[in-house]
Amino acid sequence: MKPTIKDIADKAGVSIATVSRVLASKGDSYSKKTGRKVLKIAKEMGYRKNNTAVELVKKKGNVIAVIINATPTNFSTQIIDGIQKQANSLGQHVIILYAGNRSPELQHQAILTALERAISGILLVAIEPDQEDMKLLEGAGTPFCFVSLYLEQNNILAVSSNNRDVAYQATNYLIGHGHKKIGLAGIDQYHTGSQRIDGYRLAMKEHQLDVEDDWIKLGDYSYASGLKLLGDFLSTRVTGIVAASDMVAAGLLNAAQQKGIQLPDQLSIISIDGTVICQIATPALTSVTQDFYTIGVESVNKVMGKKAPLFIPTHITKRSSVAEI
Amino acid sequence: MKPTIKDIADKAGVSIATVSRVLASKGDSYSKKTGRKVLKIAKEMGYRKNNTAVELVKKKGNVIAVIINATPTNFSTQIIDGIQKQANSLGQHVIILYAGNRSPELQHQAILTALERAISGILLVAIEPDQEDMKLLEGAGTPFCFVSLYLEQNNILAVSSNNRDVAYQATNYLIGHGHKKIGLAGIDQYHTGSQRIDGYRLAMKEHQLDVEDDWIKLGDYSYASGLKLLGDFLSTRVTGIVAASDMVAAGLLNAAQQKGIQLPDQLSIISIDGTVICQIATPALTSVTQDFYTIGVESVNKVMGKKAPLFIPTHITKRSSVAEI
DNA sequence: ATGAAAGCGCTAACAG
DNA sequence: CTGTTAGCGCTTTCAT
Repeated sequence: MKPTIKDIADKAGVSIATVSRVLASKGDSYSKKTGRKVLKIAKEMGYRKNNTAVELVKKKGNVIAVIINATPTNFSTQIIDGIQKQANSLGQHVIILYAGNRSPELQHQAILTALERAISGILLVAIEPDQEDMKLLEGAGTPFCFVSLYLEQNNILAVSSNNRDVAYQATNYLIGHGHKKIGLAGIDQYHTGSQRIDGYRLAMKEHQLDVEDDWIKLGDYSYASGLKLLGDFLSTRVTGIVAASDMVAAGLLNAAQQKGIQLPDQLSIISIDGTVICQIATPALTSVTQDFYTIGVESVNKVMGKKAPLFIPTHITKRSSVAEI
Repeated sequence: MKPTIKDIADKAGVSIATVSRVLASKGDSYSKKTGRKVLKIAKEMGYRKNNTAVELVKKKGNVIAVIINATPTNFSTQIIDGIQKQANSLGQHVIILYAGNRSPELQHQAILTALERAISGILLVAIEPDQEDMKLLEGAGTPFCFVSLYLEQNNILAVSSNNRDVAYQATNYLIGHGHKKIGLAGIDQYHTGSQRIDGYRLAMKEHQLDVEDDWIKLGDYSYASGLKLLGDFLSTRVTGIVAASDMVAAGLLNAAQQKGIQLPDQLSIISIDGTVICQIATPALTSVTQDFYTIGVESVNKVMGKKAPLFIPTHITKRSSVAEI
């Protein structure tokens, strides 16, 4: 079977405590000589530390659990990149738990799985928690932080773009290009969605522009959602649309082209996210670009108890999907 | 602190052994009455099983570790969906370890992390192992299976599309549409890449078509790769290209359009993967479509010791990026 | 049906 | 600098 520190200790003629110290590089609590010997033997025997045991005794692991759902969007890679990078530099490992496709059970299950082991923190990426989830999380005594989602509760950690501002910027950009009838497409009906509605309405209001009810269309951030929603906009005479994600924008755009609508001249689209999808689409999508990498980095800081901002700045990336009217 | 079985035992007036049995639903080794009482108290106290301890004593966990790298492609979601689904139905949890962007150290690190705990199996998704990795894996005694990658070694578990056949099909499709000068773009220089070259060459050979050296261009499956590679094809006079991934195809396609090349009339592209990217691109990309979900499902079966196929069938999805010549 | 006790592999006082 | 020892929370014989 796999060798343990006991095997190494026997072979090296020292106690398990010494082996433990060497393997943990505990400062100068052992002689260089013993150190070398133990290390050598450990290597020979193909020793592999059993972290399960370590965690059991330390009661705090060095792993951060990241829970993500299969959002039909594709920004998670960048967030995870940032998380991984920062976690590494803090000596933490990262494990990712997959919460399925916004399925409440799987989401619950993932949180449970995370809680059922010694973990230094939980990062919930774009997860909209239900009451059960919150109870679980708060009752566990493990720090947790929402990522790319802001619950608007001060006592709950979060790192995100400011969705209100994101939608405000996007809407203003369209207004700045002369648009007056502007739609908002593909947002969800929870926190992120309603924050974006707020920003959108605020921008419209500040320019004395009315908003008609059917200019706001809910969806799930997916390409399919965008594809479908375009049809629903046909009767509204909007000239510009703020899309809730790059995927929604791409769907909108392709559906429009299938209907023979000229882009961006007959319809302008500004997308939220700014991933590579914006370049793949034709015409390339102008976007409010989020800094997902930094969101990842700062969320690690925050969950590890360092200070970190709540909101990470965004910026507009001009491409070719918005026309002057 | 978090309650343990001891706390429950005390409160219930039974031994920890009994609590353990109840919590593990060990058949009829306890009375219904005690069962109910224990369960009730456990719930009241907000008891959460410490899986670390369970794994330590059982020496086998119920979690499958999935190692993925940030391939610039986007098929992993589907694979993971399949893995998760099947793992669940076998009573296994899934944790995902992120191996960075084909960085050898991170990849190594991820494998180590997986090995350093009690795990029932390791799934390596699109991971090209180096010698170190293989030594680690083989020395560990934990079952492992390569996913979406075939090392061509019989003793090593794998579930994948048949890359040779994939490229063969793609090339034949182009040939069937009258193309004679056909390129292969964006493949890697390892197993998957060389398997695809084989299939490509075979198809060309079977039709007495010569292959010039500069018709085969290496890359890394990314959009950027495709973008760049188009330039390299300009001098070759190929009329059709087999792209190594949807992302490469999208890059090729957009670069071509920027150069004013008419698609598909002046250049046909067939892509390998068949993800949603094929629909987002304009014109929509004809693809050899892989069944990633099934690949995920079967890889779980295989790593858990059930019998499962090595190759999962693919099929061609006709869209609009290939023209008859 | 239930309890006592022996660990799983490791760390962390506490002695020396 | 190093060894001894007492657990971490749980499962699992072995008795009863």
